[in-house]
Amino acid sequence: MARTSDAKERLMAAAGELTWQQGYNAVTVDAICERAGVKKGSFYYFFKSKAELAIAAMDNAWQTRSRPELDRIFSASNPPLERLKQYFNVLYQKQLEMSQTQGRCLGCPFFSLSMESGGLDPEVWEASRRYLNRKSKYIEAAIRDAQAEGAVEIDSVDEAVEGVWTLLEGALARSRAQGDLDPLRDLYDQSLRLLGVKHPVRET
Amino acid sequence: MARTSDAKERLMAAAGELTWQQGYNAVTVDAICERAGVKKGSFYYFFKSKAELAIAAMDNAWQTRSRPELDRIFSASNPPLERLKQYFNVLYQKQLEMSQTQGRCLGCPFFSLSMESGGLDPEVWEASRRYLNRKSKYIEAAIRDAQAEGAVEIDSVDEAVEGVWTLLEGALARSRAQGDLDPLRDLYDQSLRLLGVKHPVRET
DNA sequence: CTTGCAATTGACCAAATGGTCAACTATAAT
DNA sequence: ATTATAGTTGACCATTTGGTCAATTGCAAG
Repeated sequence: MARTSDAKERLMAAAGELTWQQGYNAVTVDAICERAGVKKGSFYYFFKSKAELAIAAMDNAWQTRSRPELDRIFSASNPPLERLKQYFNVLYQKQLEMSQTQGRCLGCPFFSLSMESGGLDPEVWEASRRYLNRKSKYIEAAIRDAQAEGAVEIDSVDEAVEGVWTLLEGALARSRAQGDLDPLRDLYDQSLRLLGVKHPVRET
Repeated sequence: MARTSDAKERLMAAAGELTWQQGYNAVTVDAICERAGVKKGSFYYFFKSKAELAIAAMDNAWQTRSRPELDRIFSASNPPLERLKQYFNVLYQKQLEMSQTQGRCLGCPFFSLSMESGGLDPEVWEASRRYLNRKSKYIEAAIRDAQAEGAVEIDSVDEAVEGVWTLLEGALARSRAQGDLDPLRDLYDQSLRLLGVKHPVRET
């Protein structure tokens, strides 16, 4: 019944971008406000702290970006291994685009934040881990389905998930850490090895 | 020809520990000084900036800890795959000890710093990447030797190194990010899969 | 057209930040 | 013992930090 605005959304977007680029601790409230075109007073009208904003920004990114994309790619109507292949391709394309747009690729925002916030801010840490965990569920489902189809040869689903998940987040993290896309290149082939898929059918 | 002291060493040690625990941006010069038992004036007598100290601390850690340990474990007198196995075991033990001592495990200091400093401080970033690169050379040599012995079944050494290296740093990063040691547990078995070693000999 | 309230503003704050400096002190070598 | 100098000190600084607040503004519904 009064004034409305999208300042809150702009703040979450700005916080998401800046944190992704520079890390949580390197980003200041002032910088977020400036980027969002919002005065600091308004910031603290919408959020009670920088940490709360970071959490809200993660939730926002998950709801509006990550989740829909994952639901699309990991649709049960896709063959399980096809999901992985497609996902890795999308990842590569996105990070490639980011390299061109921003000059470097930034990896997985949840993972970076989780690494940084460990032992500093328990609430931010917990939140980042929650979204990582949700993300890993898609990998898990795909591998489980693949096994049900007999498409993979593994001793244990959990162990296989652990391996592919490490490979995936590791490759994203490395691509950020060393500033190039190489680690993302062979993700699918490496995963197939972990999953015990005989001689990844090389098209001739 | 005058007073000597180990203040410089104490500063590097303090910076190393604090940065490993809390991250580069979260650590303040004051905190480093307090931990080292050194006044800020002395800090800037030995180092011209926080960044320079961070770099010196990395070099110090590499020379005095990482390098000797890697040289020992990756000795050419060890069979190549044995080197990997031993290294992964040592990693696990160290991170386990850290969990007990510090309440959580901290992963690889060079990798964490590399992720955080990307795009912020070019010199710190470059330094952290240099030490990561040196570390990866040990993995590369082991895999190359393994292939020369016919102990692995891989298409390309480079590709295999990429995979194992991603798995290794990924597992360390994840163990920090999520705060438990699970990712480090199956590192060797997963690596053997990537290296195409048939059915890791399960002792009965 | 009023009025109630969501949203905005900018001035303000205490604390913390990275960094400086001139003066001082202890000691190793002569 | 003197001296040259490596090392130490603590006061000081400008800036930035996260955060507060009372006053104000604009809009949507009655």
